[in-house]
Amino acid sequence: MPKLPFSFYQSDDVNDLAIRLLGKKLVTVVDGVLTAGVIVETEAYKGVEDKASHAFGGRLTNRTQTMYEPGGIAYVYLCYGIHSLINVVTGPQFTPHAVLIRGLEPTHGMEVMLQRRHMVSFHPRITAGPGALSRALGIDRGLNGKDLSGEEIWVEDYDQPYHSGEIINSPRIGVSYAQDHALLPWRYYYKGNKFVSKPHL
DNA sequence: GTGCGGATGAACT
DNA sequence: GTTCATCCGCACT
Repeated sequence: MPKLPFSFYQSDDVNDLAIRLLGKKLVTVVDGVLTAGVIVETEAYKGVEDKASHAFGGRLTNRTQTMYEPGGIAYVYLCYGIHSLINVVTGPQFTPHAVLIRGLEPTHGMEVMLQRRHMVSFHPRITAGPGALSRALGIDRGLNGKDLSGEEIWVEDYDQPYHSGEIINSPRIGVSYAQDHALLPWRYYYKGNKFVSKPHL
């Protein structure tokens, strides 16, 4: 399937893009090995006006500058000193919107994913959760700022019947610090999918 | 230069 | 349900 075009990412409506990224395939080629999965859970982070966003209030630092680039690149950062989290940067330049990828259903490279996750047998937690899926796909901060239609990492269409799944929205995970924005229902996932990180919320 | 805390996950009880 | 690993980013001095 074709990689998503630059134009896909340019919409100013980050919540719409968070929904439209569900059912797309995220692919990496790291150390010459291809791994991929279907996106089943996302969260929208709405730039300068979103108290949960790293770019809230126009904050521009070495870390956040990636989000101010034109949509269509990866924003990867380290969380809790341990986990790499990957976002899809969206919107035009200087509009720091991003979509956090929180859940992935594996389609390619299961053996390598198992090795990277130090698992001996399959369990859905292999790619459920933003830190987990990044580790499984070999994503770290070395991919920060990379073009999402490049050769190391990209997003492409996927024609399987995921689109028939019902999409649930709910409050975002782990953003209790965001005061009156903590309960905004900007998390999206496929109802009942096993690779959603916290299905009960 | 210093100090605080986080868009988490795994291993516990 | 609770604990905690682990370290950089960020605000402030």
